[in-house]
Amino acid sequence: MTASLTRRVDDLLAGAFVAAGLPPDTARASRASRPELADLQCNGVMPLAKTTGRNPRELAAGIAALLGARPEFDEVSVAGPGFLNLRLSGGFLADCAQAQAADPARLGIEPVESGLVMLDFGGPNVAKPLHVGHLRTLVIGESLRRILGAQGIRTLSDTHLGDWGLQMGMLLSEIRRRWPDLAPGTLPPLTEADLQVLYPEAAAACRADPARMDEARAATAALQGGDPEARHVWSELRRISLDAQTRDFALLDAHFDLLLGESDVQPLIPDMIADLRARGIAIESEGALIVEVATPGDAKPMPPLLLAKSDGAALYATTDLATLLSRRREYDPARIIYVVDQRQALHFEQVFRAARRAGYVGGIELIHAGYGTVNGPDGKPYKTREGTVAQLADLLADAVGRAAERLPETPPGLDREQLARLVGIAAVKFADLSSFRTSGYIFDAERMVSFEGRTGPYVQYACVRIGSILAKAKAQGAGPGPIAVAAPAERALVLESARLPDVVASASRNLAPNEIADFVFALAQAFSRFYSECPVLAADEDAERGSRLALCALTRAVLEKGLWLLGIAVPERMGRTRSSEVT
RNA sequence: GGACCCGUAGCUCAGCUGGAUAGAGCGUCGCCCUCCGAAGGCGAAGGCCGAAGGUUCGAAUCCUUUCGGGUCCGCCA
Repeated sequence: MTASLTRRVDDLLAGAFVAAGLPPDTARASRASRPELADLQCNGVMPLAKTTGRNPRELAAGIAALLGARPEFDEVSVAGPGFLNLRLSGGFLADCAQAQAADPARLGIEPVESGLVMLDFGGPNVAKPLHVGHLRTLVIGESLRRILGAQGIRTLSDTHLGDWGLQMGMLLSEIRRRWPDLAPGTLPPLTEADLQVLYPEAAAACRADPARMDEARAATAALQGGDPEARHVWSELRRISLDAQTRDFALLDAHFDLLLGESDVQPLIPDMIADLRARGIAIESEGALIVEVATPGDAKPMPPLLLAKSDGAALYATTDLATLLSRRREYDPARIIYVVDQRQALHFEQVFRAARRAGYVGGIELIHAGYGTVNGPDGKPYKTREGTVAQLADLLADAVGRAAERLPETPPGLDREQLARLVGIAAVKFADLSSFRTSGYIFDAERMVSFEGRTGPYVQYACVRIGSILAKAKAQGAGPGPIAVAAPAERALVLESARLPDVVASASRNLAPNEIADFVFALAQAFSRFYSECPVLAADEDAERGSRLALCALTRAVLEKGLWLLGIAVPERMGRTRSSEVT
């Protein structure tokens, strides 16, 4: 594979640093903060001024003299306290673009050595519909899965269903109350929609009435004790619920290798608890069984992990601990990434600490990649007008509906519904993935499904226009030729495309899909400028047309790769909405 | 009470391993379709980066304090 543009420049810089007698650690180029002065800049000599005791401008001048003569650069100059400004030559840019285009599978993305990575995201609960909060885990989790995959890392995704515990008991006891005449172990004819009202009502009843809560606890105990009738009803509920959730996963293109849940690791719990007890790691406290996870050096208080309630029932942390045990035994991953609400940070810290204390972790790197909460305009958790939590399926349907309205005509040969889905879902995903993972955002349905400006459809649109140009060229018998880079818009386009490998590496390191979203939008913008400034099919010369067609093809490949990393697909065409045709 | 996250343009957000004149979208006001798809392009207006100290050649970025908002803190998941 060919080295990316930044890698080639970094290597040249490092060579010059060494030749000048400087350590090459800071010999790195970044995008110029002032594009009118340079394409790339290097700030690496300024920190060396102190350690070497030499004037930073003189050091920079030495580097500039070494590099300035090379064919890769048109100009290397020194500015301010010691900035190195690099102006790349058109030949070098063309060469880099050509190399990236010649590697369509990777487009310069560098493979990373890593063992198996498990991704834990989604986390739907049985009998609860997916709501807007699930959007983040699904969309971020799927994007991370693809980003790691693009680096050649093997991944396994598991949705970790919430299919156990008191919530199940509440539901079972509620059903028994409402259908008292049912034969034991049979289920009334329930649909997903029925479940969605049943559960909240059951939960409310339990909160309000201690007797109902006792019933729910008893039902939970029966289920966990292996009661066959409870088990059967439970498994049916689980199936109905999972069917509906699987449809939402499919709509969002979230892929799961495993659909395991809390229930799957229950068999491991008795032995695990016995083991922890025997080794004195689990101890009795106020009637419950706990694991102390605080360490003397802690700056913050670290409450103990609660392993079992006074009645012996297992809890959330117990299940997570057992899940970790199970994953190690079954898959022995190098890393497990939990894409779960940031509010559970303490819970994961406790689980990770307890697991380490118990020696359950081995060499696994445990990461909680938390995400911020989705809030309404008032800054509180998002609610619909009716005051209930907004369902994910409704949001997606809204976005798809708006996209459909937007299509004035159905492009021939294209499924209108499928197109609306591609565009609507792209809008939602792009909006979610644009904000930094750990910061929460204010959920605004209008904004989320808008198609103008910094949106998914904007980027898709750039791809579609490129496709249209390439198709026309083909019909005219023209095709891509050798790349030459001359016009400012061409330079900008090539520089932007060349960032893909750096952006992927960084997004992976930081587990931050928003870096990909930023990039893809910037590239689409660079293309839109190129598009308005540089005629392609109507280029003055054949060579120029061939070069620009090749730039179009490269741009589309990079855009589609970037969008794919976000989990966004690109339609072949979008409906024409020429404003001049609207009267 | 303790801990964590966040205060950046009218609004929604990037930028945070320190770098030159702080970015984008929306909204507002202009301009651009006889020309490859106007879901587009170009331009204007709009900022004491919550506040105050500190660290240094240099701070939106790091440290301390403070004000404002959010979140979490053993028998839910």
